[in-house]
Amino acid sequence: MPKKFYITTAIHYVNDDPHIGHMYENIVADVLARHRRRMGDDVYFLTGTDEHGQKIERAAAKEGIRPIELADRVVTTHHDIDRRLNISYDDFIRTTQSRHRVGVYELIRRIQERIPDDIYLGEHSGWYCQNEETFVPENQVRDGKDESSHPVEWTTENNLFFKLSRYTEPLLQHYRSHPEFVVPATRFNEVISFVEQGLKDLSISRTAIKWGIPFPGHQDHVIYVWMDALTNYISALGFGSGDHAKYDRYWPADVHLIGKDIVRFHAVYWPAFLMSAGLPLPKQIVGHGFWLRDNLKISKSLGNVVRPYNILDDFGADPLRYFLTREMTFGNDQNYSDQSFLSRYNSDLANDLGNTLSRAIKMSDSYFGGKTPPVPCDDNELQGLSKEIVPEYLRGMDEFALQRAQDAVFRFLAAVNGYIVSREPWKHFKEKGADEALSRVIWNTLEAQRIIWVMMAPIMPTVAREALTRLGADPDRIDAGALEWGGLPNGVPVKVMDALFPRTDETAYIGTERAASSGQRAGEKKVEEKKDTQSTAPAETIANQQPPHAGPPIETTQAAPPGIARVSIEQFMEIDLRVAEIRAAERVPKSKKLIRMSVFDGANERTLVAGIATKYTPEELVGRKVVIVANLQPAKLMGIESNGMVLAASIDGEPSLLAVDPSVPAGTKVK
RNA sequence: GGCGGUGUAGCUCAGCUGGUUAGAGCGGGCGUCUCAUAAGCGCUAGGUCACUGGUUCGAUUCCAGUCACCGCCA
Repeated sequence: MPKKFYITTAIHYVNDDPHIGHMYENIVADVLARHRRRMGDDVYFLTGTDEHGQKIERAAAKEGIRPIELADRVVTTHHDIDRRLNISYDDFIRTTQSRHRVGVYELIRRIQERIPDDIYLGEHSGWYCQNEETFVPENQVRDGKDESSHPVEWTTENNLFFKLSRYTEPLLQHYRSHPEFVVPATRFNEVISFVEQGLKDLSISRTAIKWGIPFPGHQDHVIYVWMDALTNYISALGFGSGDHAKYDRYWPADVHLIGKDIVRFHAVYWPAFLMSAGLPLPKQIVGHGFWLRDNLKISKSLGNVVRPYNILDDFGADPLRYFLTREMTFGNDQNYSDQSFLSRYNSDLANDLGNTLSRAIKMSDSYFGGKTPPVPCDDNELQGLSKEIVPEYLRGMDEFALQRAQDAVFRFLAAVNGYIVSREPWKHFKEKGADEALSRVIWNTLEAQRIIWVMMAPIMPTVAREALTRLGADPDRIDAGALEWGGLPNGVPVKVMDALFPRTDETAYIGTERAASSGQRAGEKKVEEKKDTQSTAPAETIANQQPPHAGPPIETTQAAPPGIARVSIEQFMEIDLRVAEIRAAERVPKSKKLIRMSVFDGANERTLVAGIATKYTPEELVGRKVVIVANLQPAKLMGIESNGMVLAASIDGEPSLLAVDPSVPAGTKVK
C-alpha cells in the first residue's frame, strides 16, 4: 500500500473574493500534492472555506441578505479561481456544511467524554472588540479603542472555556520531541516561547454572535471560530460520521499549509484540542510568508490586496503558478508586481524554457525528418549533471523550498544551452550531415529537457504536458522513474509549433493591461483586519463599500471610494466636461484595450486614448458623441499623448460609453 | 518592555561548523555564434559583507554593544 500524504490549506474566509494570498497558498499546496502524487503517494488534498463569524453576519446584514447567501456567493468565486488555477484538490469543505457540524460535535463530545472538566462554564469580562471578534487586553485599549482603532466595549459573557492551561506542559513536550513540528524554525520558536509563558484557558463560545454552530447543550452559545474552523481538517474526512474510512486512512495530516499569521492557532490550540479528545496530532505545520503589494509597505490603514486576475486572464494559470512559487523564498514575505511577473516570464519562461525547447525541437525536426534522433546516448555531461540536479530538486520539493528546487532546474537548463553552443550542431550538420554523433548531441538536448519538464510538471502541469508531447515523450510519464536519464524514445515524431511562452513587451503590458485591469483595485479601504483561520495576507478588505470591481482607475493610489469624499460645487465646476464628437478612431498597436481617437470638442480636434477596445471597435465609434473631461492633464499611454478622457461606466472593467443625445452639438458644456 | 530574526553587488537572494582573488539569478555594459521566441553563449559589473569594539595568526562567518527594519509576546 502506498504511503499516504494528507495536505491541507487553511480554509479561506468568505468575506471577500480570493486574493493573491489565497491563490498562492492553494498553488503551493497543489504543487506539493501533485508532486507527492506523481512520486507514488496516496495523496489527499483538502481546501475549503470558513463561513461563520460576525463579519459574515454583518456583511450579509448590510446587503440585506442572509449569511449563507453571502457565503454561497463568495464561495463561488473561490471555486472559480481554484478551477482556473488548476488546483487539484480532492475535497472542498465549507464550515456551513452539515458534515462539518457533525465533526465539530464529535470532537466536543470526545473531549467531554474523556476529560469532562476540559470544557467548563465560566464568566469572562473584558474589553470586547466586535471587529476582531475578540477580547482586547486592558493595556491595548485607549479611549475606547483598540490598537487598530476599532471600538471596544466592556462586556461580560458567560462563556464555555477550554482548559488550555492544562496543556502547557504536554505541548512543550511534544515540541521537544518533534523538532519539525512547525516550519520555518523561527515560527516554531515563537510558538514555543508563547507556550513557555504558560497558557490561559480559552473561551470557546460566544453569545453575541448568532452565525455559527450552536454549542451542544448551550443553544444560546455559538462555537468559537477557531474551534469551529480548525476542526475542518478532520470533519472533511468524515470524522464523527458513519463513514470515517477517510479519517482512518488519512488522519493525522502530514502538512497543514497556512499563513504565518495563524501558526499559533494551528500549533497550540489545535493540538491541545486533539490531545484533549485523544486524537493524533498533525505531523507538520508549515507557515508561508505573505505577498506584499508593489513595493508599498504594508499599512493597516491601506488595503494591500493584490488580485493578479489580469495575469491569470492574459497568461493562464501555469505562468502565474510558476512565478508565485519561484519568486517567493519560502517563509519570507515577497513583493508582488506585474513587472516582476513579466520580468520572470520573459527571462525564465520565454527565453529559457520556451526558447530552448523550440531550438532543440526545430533542430531535431530538420535534421532527423521530424523525429527524435535515432541514436540515444547514455554517457555525456548532461546525463552526469542530471544526477546532481534531480536529487537537489527533490530535496527542495521535500523541504517546501520550491524556489530552490526550481533554481536547480534552471541551472540544468542553462547547461543544456551551454551544451548546444559548445557542440554547434548546425555546423556539424552542414559539414557531416545527420550522422550518429549529431544524433547523440540532439538526443541529449531533448532528453535533458524531457527531465526538466518532468520536474516542472507539478508546477506547470498543463504546459508540461504540452512540452513533453512536443518532445516526443509520453506526457503521462511524470513519475519518479521519468526523472531518470534515458526515457526519450528514438525516432518518434516531434512537434514544431508556436512558442510555448511568447515574449511579452513589458512596457506595453504595464502601460495598458495593468492600469485597466481589476487586478489591482484602487481606492479600497481596509475595513477590518481579520484573524481567522484563512488569513493569508497581511491586510484584507471587505468590499462592501462598492462593487467588487470598481471602475478602471488610471492611477492605483488614493482614488476615493464613491460616496466617501464630498466635493463642493466649485470643485466640481473646475472639471471641464464637454460633449465631443469622435471623428476618427483606430486601435493602438500591441494593445488589447486602447483605442486612439481624434475628437472634435467644438473648437479643435484633439487626440485622446481610451481603454475601451474590449467593448468597441474603431468603426462603430466614429461619428459617435461622447462626454470628455476636457481639461485633464495630458498623459502618455503607449507613447501617445492623450488630451482628455472619455467618460464611461464600467462593469467589471468592461466599459460602456455615456450616451449623449445626438442633437447636442460638440463643445457643449456638461454640468 | 521581554524574546527572536534580519541587515551581503542597482534588484531578489546564497554563503554549514571562521582561512587563498565574497557568490548566483535578473538588470546594466562589452563581445560573439546564428540552430532558436531580437532568444543563446562568453566576458564584465570591482559591493567599507549595517556600524563599533573584542576573541583569534586570521572573521562576512564567533562574542559584545550601537543603529535600522521585521516578527512573536506583554
